[in-house]
Amino acid sequence: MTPEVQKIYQILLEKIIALEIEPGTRLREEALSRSFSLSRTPIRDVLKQLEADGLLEIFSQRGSYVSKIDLDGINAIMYIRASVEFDAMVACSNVLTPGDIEEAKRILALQESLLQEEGKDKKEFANAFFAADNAFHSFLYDKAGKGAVLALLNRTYPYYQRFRFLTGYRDKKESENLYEIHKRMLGDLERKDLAALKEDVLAHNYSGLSGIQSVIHDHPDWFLKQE
Amino acid sequence: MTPEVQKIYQILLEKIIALEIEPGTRLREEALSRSFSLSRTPIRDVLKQLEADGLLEIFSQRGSYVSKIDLDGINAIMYIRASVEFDAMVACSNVLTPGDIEEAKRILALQESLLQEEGKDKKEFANAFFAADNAFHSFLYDKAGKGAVLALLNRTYPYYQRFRFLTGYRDKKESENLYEIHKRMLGDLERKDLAALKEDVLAHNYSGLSGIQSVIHDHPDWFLKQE
DNA sequence: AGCCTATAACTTGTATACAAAAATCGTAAA
DNA sequence: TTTACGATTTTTGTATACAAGTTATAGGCT
Repeated sequence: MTPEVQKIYQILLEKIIALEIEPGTRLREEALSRSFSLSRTPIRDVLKQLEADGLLEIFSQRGSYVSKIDLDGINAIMYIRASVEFDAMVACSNVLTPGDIEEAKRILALQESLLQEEGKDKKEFANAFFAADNAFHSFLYDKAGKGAVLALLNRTYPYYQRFRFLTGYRDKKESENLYEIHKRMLGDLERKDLAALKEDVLAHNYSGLSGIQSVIHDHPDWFLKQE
Repeated sequence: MTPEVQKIYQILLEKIIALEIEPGTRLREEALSRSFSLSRTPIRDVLKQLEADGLLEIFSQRGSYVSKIDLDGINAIMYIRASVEFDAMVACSNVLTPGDIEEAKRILALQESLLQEEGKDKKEFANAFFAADNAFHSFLYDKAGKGAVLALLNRTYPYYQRFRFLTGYRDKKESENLYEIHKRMLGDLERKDLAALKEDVLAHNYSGLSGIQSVIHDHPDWFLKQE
């Protein structure tokens, strides 16, 4: 993919993840071609990529639709992420220096300041907290020597990112909850309390499910019906 | 992708995974078009898909090459799979009935009979043992209610499958080793010996690394040079 | 009104010509 | 011999016309 086309892919990807383009929305090759002033061929490449990401479903001769959220799949990803994160955090607890702990606390302080800031609109806040959240986890994975593992997890599951936007970042209360869990995790790491760490890692990775019912209520058509 | 094109994708995918098409091999759109009697457009879709799988690298106006094996990436995948498998097997040990254990032993017996059969050529044996290996793990994940998790892991990392072919199935001795680990794992599950289970899960997921040095020696050009 | 059918419109799949960039090759000069 | 340069070839990217299948629509029939 040429850089210009890559950029179009990024634009669509981010809009789908941030739910600006809602699940179920139809994407038309020709309409996109006109709006980006390109022929259908490179646009098709972009749509194929989104399909590979699990964010788009292309039906032959019928149309392409932004995929709905599959809660079974989300559960499977959460299970994977929680398993890996616990192992990585155990490894992390064995190598963290007091200086590292201080640095992690500074990253957390940034999250707190974001929560206390007023006036930011929802989207701006979501993106900022998303970045701060990633920074915290990246730091800990890197310290454990498992930065490549987190990168692989993040790169591999683009539609999990959409789920995180769905519950964690759109609602400030959920973000506060994430922040509290982060604080607890850091305390667990400091005390090397593996039992508490396990509990908090699970709470962290499954936290998105707590507020999901209200989202399902507000937007039932965003979700895949389970058989 | 239309079923016919999907089939072409499967053919190439399997050949790459089975290392019949070696890492570094150049794939030419026009040559493939001619050999499959199709135009370049659908062939390009197939190559794009292989690129998304991490099995092909497409360089603009330069050419497409089957990707070399990235041992760092393989390590990250192994870490993920080992973490998840341990959790899943712990969950499994809590629900396995004596009847389930018997069934698992029957699946293992199939693996043993494959090992004792003579006369099969390497490729045939590799495919058969690969299937038997999958059957064993699928059975246990399913019993733990985590079949979707294993499916996601397998679907998400196609180039890990190639690595398994590289070390686990091409060499009969490695397959014997896998079989021994499977037996131990099943014993651990039966006795609910979590410490031994952890050890054997790790041994299972990292077993591919044991014979890798000789493969690197024989085919140094198959591997990505680490910086 | 309700239903069936045929036609038209729409949407993605495929073929193909051309564009753009990179690699290759040959030639000539140092 | 080596090197530099330019034309040719090679290869993927893009535009576009057409094919094939699906859906929507309109009209007529019961």
